[in-house]
Amino acid sequence: MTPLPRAFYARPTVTVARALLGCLLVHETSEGQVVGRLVEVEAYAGARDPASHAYRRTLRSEVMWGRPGIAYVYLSHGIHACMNVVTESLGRPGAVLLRALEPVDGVALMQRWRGIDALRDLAHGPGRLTQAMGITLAHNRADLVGGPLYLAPGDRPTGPITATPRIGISVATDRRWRFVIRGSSCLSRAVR
DNA sequence: ATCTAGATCGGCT
DNA sequence: GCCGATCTAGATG
Repeated sequence: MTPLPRAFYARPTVTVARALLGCLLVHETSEGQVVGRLVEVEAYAGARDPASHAYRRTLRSEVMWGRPGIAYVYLSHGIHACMNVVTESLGRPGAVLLRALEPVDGVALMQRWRGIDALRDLAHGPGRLTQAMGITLAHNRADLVGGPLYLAPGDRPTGPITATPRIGISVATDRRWRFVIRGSSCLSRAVR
């Protein structure tokens, strides 16, 4: 499979978020390959988006100013790793949070890593997604162009793309920057 | 030096 | 639906 080129990521964050739906997240590990199709993402911008970690430029959020096409992985609630892909041109902050995917390949591996069997429960949520895909904090700043962890073109959404407010935030809740493939059985939450 | 809220999850009611 | 787990970045004194 061919990784998405860096130019794919070097665009406005919301544009990248929508374009990521249906794409394949691939991780080639020593234990085998795992692949999932993205069905839910959220866009996080910079200085004008108070819900974004890049609302303040700090040690943790600095990566969001980095090269488009690298990973931003952070620890949520002391427990869960959450994965973003960095967007916009170098020096402009932005990232897309990967919230849910449909298992495509390496399902047995995902089931082992997650400790459960049900397909629709393997990666429906940002913390579950990283666990199912074998992604850890060690992948922070990993380059998604030319490494063992990458995104590749996938089947375009068969259903309509729906935009909703982002989940789990307390500010900027009026922005509809969560994008889902409506009708997927693997969403972290049903729509509307 | 200390405090607190957090882009969550799983179990229980 | 509610709650506890678990921990750290970032803010404040």
